[in-house]
Amino acid sequence: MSTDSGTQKVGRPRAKPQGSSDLAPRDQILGAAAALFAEHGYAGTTTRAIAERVGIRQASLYYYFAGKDEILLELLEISVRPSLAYVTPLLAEPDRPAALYALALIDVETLMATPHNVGVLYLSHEVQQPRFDTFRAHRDELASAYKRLVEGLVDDPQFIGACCMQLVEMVITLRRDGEPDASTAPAIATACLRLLGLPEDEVTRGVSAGERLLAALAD
Amino acid sequence: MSTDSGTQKVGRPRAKPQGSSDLAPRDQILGAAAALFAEHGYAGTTTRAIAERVGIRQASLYYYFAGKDEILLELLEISVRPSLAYVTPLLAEPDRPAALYALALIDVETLMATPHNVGVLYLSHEVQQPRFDTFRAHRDELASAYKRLVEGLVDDPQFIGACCMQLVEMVITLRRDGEPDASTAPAIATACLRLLGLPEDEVTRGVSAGERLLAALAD
DNA sequence: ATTATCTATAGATCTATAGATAATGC
DNA sequence: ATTATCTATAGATCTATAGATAATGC
Repeated sequence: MSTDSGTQKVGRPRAKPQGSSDLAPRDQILGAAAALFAEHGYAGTTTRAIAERVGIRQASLYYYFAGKDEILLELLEISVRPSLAYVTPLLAEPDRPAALYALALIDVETLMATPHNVGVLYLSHEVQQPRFDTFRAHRDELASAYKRLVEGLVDDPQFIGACCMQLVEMVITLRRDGEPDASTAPAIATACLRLLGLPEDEVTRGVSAGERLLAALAD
Repeated sequence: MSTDSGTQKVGRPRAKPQGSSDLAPRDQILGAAAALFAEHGYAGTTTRAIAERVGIRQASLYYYFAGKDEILLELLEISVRPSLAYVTPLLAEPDRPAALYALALIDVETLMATPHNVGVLYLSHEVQQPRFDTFRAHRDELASAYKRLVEGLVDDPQFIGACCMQLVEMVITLRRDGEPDASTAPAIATACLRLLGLPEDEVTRGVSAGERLLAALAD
């Protein structure tokens, strides 16, 4: 039982030895890339910078990834909103405001939990390239869910749905500037409900119903 | 009176002759850069690409700009929210909801009028660099205006103010995907009012008061 | 023998500078 | 003479490949 994650490794040793980190090298790379992409953007991050942060040579990246864009692709896949798993059950929920609150809350929490605020990549220009449309398709699916949830409740569901997503994604900026806390997710989800223009007691009701719905879904 | 913007120019002629465009070369460069930065991001745009779009050689850019970042800097300066001009009068307005509506509307319309949707640059990573903090200071000023306008009306003015800005900036994404029209600005400004959690008739009142306020300010 | 790294480097950029050149202006 | 462009290129990257090497596994 070697508790010190020591020199029990196959393969040539690294020039600079491992700095603890139990993670598999592949995940170390993903983590380093996520952090750097988040800070400098994709185009602004070099493979050399990624390697340096991991503590390996630039060329060694290619043992794990075919190229720089494969790294971004994988990060996007990982982060593609686990929220989507909740979309189907929530669309079936008859209490629309409650479902909207629940979806927004889950979505914000997903973005908050994402390692290294990978959500910033959603804003990045490269993601617009056709190369990444698998990822963008997922995002569109989420957009459509918001739209469906507000249908019948507002004049322009497409637009209000987009407003909700926009509010949810505010957490990305908040994280970059280091502010969000436990109250952020409920606050944003409540703001989404307010966009429906319901009377305030309906908003309050939606919030509690949404919280109950979430508790129920957690099983 | 030479109406054809013809060969009355000093200096060596371009290799590829001018494609109409009355603009000064400097502005042609700014326009090309804006379009490309908006599409591929700053780091993703090469000086060669900018020059090509203008129809000059890459090196000729340096007759007008000291470097690539000078171009971005100037674009940011140009686009720094003419909205700020309206901040002071609107902060003096006692009818807060009306002022909030007015500020949001002006801000959206400014972003809509911006050439080549330069607003996308606000999202770009490079702008986070200290190099551009003059620009970011302006943005913070605007954020603080939103905050002051909702003070007293909501529990967490900082947060709700940020929500308003986030909704306003939705127009940037809308433009990228090509959707906004004349109804977009009022719709977003109204959504901001809804975030205050006022009863619906107060929202309606705020909207009309805001419209009147705007008309008055236009003098 | 297999694995995970390394070193070295080719080839393709990309930014910015130096200096030439083709117009007009005087 | 002045101006606005050009051509040519240095120097600094940056990505990706080829092939060597230092571990463990059998």
